Amino acid sequence: MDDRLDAIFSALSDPTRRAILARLANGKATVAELADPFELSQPAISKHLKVLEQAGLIRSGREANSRPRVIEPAALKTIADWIADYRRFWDESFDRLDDYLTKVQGYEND
Amino acid sequence: MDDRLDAIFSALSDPTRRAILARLANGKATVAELADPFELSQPAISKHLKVLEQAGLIRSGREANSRPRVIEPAALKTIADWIADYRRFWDESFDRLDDYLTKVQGYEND
DNA sequence: TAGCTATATAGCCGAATGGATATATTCTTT
DNA sequence: AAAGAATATATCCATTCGGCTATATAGCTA
Repeated sequence: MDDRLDAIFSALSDPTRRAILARLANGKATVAELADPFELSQPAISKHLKVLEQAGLIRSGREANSRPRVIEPAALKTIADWIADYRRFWDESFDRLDDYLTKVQGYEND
Repeated sequence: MDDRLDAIFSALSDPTRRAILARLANGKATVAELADPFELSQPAISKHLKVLEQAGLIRSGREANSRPRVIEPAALKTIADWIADYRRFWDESFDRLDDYLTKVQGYEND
């Protein structure tokens, strides 16, 4: 589990990879489409995609000639959950809010 | 701003540094205290602390002979905010929840 | 002030990272 | 089947990273 966090945080530590992820937030895209905004070689982009995929942040599909990528929410949720443990440090009202929703509204939080 | 994210994600990609941060979530600690759980040299720990500090995740104090560290919530909030943009991918109810709080309870969300 | 304690810095080393170019692989199309 | 398109893999290179040992610095104590 620690290894997964390593891989996810490490993957996100690169601005190119975060930009790729941001692009994929708008939907499926091919490698060529993902590479387009950057002044990087195609292999460099493929490498970044491999890092993202091994971290579980994206998945590869197969469509005719191309291998479109889609975003994979689970990995992002993993680190969101990790950060949630620290949320009390900057958001005093978080715990009270959480209680309120659970008790009064019946919302469940993760 | 991108550089800040680089530094924060990169700092968090190491398990030793995440463990140090977890320890600091329980309150201020000296370098020696932080080093204790690990089988690493003291300089190695100092290096990790420097990385965390340069990422803005911790701060150094001065207390007699020692330089105690404390957690610094701002950096964690920075990446929590970054992740929040993707929350819709795994939490369908998030937007509705957000609306509900803003309208009915007057809570503000960043 | 001399020595002790706590921590930082310097320098070294091997492994990992991010980039490039060249080439291989896999479909699709003609 | 041959050519073209999309993408992956192999190498190579410079830089960064995480660890170590040795040493420096700063404050406390005798």
